[in-house]
Amino acid sequence: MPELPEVETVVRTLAPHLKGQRIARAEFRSKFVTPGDRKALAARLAGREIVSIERRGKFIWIRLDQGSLAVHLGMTGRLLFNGVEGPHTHGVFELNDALLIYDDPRQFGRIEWSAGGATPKRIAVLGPEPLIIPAADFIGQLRARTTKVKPLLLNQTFLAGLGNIYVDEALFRAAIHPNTSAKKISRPKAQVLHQAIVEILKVAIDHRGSSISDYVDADGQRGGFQSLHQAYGREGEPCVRCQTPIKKILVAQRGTHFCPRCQRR
DNA sequence: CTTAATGTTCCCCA
DNA sequence: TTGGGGAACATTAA
Repeated sequence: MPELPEVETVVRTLAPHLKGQRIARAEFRSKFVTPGDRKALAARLAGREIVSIERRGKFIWIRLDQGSLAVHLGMTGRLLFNGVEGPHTHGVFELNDALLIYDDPRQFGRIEWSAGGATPKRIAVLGPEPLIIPAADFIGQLRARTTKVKPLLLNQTFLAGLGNIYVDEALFRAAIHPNTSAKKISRPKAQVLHQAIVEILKVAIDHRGSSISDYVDADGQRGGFQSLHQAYGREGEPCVRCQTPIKKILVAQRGTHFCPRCQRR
């Protein structure tokens, strides 16, 4: 569910609720979501104050008065403020006067603790933020790589935050075939791609992300950007530019949507 | 019953 | 060393 715009929306909806809250008690129930000693993690969190919450790539970084939590929502993770516990609730945070629930049917998400003020390792290894990296840097780094452009944009150590939906959307808008070798993309084309990524992410954030199946923000509200998708999930439907049916192929084991006429290799 | 799903990581091979 | 392919993780829905 969660790529950069969705995670950003979760953080924005969660931040005002968590400000100044203290974790009275915590409980974790999944060995996948919370690897290691779950009881020890819960004990460590009891009594901690939430200092800040921010997004980095697809991670939610919650800083505490001692240590911090790195939360990744995986495919189906949800952080729900005053949510109701269900069969897929794997994390419970009892706050001063509220309940924060972590739900995740597939359990691909992770909640991990880091000591002190250190940046959690998983966050430290991330590539630049798409909305911050200067175009010139992006262009140079893109053209230095030999990989196909789609898997490269999905690589979080290259660029942090894009997932399957927004890569397909960005490549569609930049009219680049997903199998194009990154180094073969011309400078002007790379510039267009950078611009497309920035525009897509900004508009998607404005629309509170894409709700494909079950994504909701921390207040349980769905996003609206899915109705503005031009490639993702539009297999067989006419291209908005040339009416050619959108094609779906497999690239790097991911379903990939593109216009065979607008996006040529 | 089979397949695919917003993600990441790890192993194997070229 | 780099990159690609495939599998794995767990669950649900079509």
